[in-house]
Amino acid sequence: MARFKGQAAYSVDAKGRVAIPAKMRNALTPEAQGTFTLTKGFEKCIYAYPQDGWKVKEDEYSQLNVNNRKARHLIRMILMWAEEVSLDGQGRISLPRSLSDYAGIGERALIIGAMDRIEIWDPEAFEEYLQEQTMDQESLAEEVMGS
Amino acid sequence: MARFKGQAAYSVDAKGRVAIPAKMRNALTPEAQGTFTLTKGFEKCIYAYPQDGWKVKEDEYSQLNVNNRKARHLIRMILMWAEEVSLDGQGRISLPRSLSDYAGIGERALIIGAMDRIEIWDPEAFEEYLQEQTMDQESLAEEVMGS
DNA sequence: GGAAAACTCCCCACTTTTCCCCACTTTCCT
DNA sequence: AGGAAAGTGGGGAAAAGTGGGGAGTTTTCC
Repeated sequence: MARFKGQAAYSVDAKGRVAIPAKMRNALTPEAQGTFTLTKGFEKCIYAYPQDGWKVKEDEYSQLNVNNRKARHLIRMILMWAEEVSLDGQGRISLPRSLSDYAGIGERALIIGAMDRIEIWDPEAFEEYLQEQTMDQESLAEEVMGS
Repeated sequence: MARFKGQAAYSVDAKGRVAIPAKMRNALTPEAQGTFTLTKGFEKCIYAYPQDGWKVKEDEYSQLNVNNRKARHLIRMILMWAEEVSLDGQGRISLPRSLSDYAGIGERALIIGAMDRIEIWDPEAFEEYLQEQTMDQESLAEEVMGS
């Protein structure tokens, strides 16, 4: 499965299209077939999962019990924002209005590789996000990963 | 089996027809033969199962114990509202009055992909539903899916 | 029992959106 | 410096969405 890293800012054209950095495109496995599933991020951004990675997520959700109220709600919340998009001949995807509105994306978008997914941020929203994070990288690593 | 995702609002015409989003139509397996079984949702909406998916549901219900009063009642409640509909040449289905009344659907309908089924909501009813749900997505995911 | 009303199921026609392709500019690499 | 790859912008064909007519069937009501 693809592992994404790096970051770059790209322009969003009048038709709502953004280029996916060539480095990340090249990291895609053939199984992804140049296709991503976009969803609302937990933060104010868009998550883009390559098709093969999304498949795994989806399989997890499909095992939830439909007779459980909370499970039904979770599935709705996740899937209603999910949208499948493919790279066009120029290596771009087009962002659905609903998602770019949610993420506050305007003329430019910041694209960040984050392991099994790509994140698409409004550059300013990302700045704000950084400000809010008070803990330094070292203590964070210790808290999250320290045994 | 088909996996549905995404959401879109469509108009309901004077004849009670709604378009099914092309993305969802394309997700249908040939086995579904462009046919859905509609039934009352657990929430104030209509559930639409593709024919092949409905078959599986039916099998589940048929395995319930007929000697159990509550099981008999559940089966009645589900089946009495079930109605089979097919896509017309323009990719639409027509909503039976009884179901659209139940869901409170008027001029417009919100169509949501939810895994093995499609849900059809009145846009305002869906808004109300969202208001009622207090838990945020992150804690919900943690509770339902475990760490 | 029969006429009127309602509902289905095909059509066809029009509008809007999407997507595919081509062309130009900029950046990167040797 | 020159060529190739990456990024940006826009035009046009095709598909999707919307609305309505009209034949045939069923339901309703007197």
